[in-house]
Amino acid sequence: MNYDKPNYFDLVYQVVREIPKGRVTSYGAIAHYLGLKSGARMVGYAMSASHGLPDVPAQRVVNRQGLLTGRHHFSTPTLMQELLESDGVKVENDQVVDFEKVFWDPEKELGI
DNA sequence: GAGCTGACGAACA
DNA sequence: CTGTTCGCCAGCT
Repeated sequence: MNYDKPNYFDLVYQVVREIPKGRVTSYGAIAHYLGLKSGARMVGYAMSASHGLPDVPAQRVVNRQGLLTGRHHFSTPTLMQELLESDGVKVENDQVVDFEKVFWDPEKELGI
C-alpha cells in the first residue's frame, strides 16, 4: 500500500532552510523536532549529503556544544565561520559566541 | 550487490 | 567526574 518512506534527509533540509539569518541551531534540536531523539546523527549525515543544495545553510547548524564540527566539509575550513560572521553570528576558536543567545529552536519558533 | 563510513547526542558504568 | 556504548539512516566504493 502506501508505504511512505520517511525521507529523513529531506525533512532535515526543510528545517534547516527555515533557519533565520543570524541564528543557529543544533543537530539534536532538529532531530528532536523531527521526532528523532537519537537521530542527531541523521541530521549530520544529511548535511553531508546536502552538498550542492544552495538552500541548505549547513553553516547555521552546529553541534550541541556550538562547535563548528562540520567546517571541514566546506570548500574551505574557514568558509563556515565566514558565512556565520556574515550572518552576524560571532565565531571564536571554531565555537559560536553566545551560542545560547543565537540558538534557534524549531520547536519554539516554528511550533511543534 | 554488499559492506563501510560518516557534520551527534544521550544514557550507562 | 570521565569514558564508553548504543541508536539511527543514506550515500559511496
